[in-house]
Amino acid sequence: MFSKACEYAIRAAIFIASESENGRRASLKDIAREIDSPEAFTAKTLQKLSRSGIIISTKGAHGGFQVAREELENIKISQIVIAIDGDKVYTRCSLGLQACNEDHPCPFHSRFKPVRTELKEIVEKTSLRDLTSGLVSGDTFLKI
Amino acid sequence: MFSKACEYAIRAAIFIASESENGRRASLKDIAREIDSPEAFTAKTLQKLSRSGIIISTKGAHGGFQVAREELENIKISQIVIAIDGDKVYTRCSLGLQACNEDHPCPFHSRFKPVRTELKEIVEKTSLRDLTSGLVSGDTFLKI
DNA sequence: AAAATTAAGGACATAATAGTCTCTTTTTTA
DNA sequence: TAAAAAAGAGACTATTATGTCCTTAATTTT
Repeated sequence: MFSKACEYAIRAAIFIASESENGRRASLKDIAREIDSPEAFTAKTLQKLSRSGIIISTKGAHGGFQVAREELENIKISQIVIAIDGDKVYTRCSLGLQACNEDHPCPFHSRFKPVRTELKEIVEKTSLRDLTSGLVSGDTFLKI
Repeated sequence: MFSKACEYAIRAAIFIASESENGRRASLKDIAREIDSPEAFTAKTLQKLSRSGIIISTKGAHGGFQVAREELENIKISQIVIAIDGDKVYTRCSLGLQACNEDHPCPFHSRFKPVRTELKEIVEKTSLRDLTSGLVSGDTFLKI
């Protein structure tokens, strides 16, 4: 569904957001530990999130990553997905046809469409706040 | 979503089914041409479908592939997906956690679940007949 | 029986994804 | 100002997915 990089990006963003809520920056090392991901690889995807303006990075001692804006409800998961994987999750034909669309549909098109639409809506509707709250309350987890 | 191999497998199965309906076997060459897929690679996935008992292969002149049973409505797309990709499409955690479940959910678990469930239901409900009929009537396409 | 046709199987090749390593840059702290 | 702490960047490696090639086996046709 999502690439590994995207999975790490979402998990990292949730952790960064929870730290930002407490006025703390999250260092790469902390992030990799808390989401149980390979450090160097995670660094790459965080750079992409940073270039996309979703998070802000600060170098030097006590540097690290923080969310780019205070309002976590305005950062949608879709922004992360688009930044890392692009829009292919929503747009790609389920049977791999190049030019599958309403006028030239693959046999599975009409049946698959609702699934894709639902995924798109949920990802666009869900904010970073929605996902951090469960983490903070201890109801959800970022690793294992 | 599905692997390339699985996409080819579903498209191939639809073509094979449409040929079987007319009492014809589909040769690998015909299949690869009609679904616009790499011949040798497609051969591999057809072998898997054959070993899974979804299609039957016959060697020699006028050999080829045909569906294993007459009742196309009893062959579900889920069988093809399971045969090629396994059940990970339905079961894998959207954020990549090993042990994500109701008791130990990732932050996205509850939101993602309906998407996964809908996909599973649709794939389990849709039969090879459902998908061949549109092809035969010229309303849907297997390539480009 | 020989030749032709077709799938099966295994070894190999290529591409995409995932992941690592090392050096550089920026910032803070001593 | 020097050292330490952190991210940035690029080259490199590893793994997996995708795809090809060649030989073999089975079947049919001549």
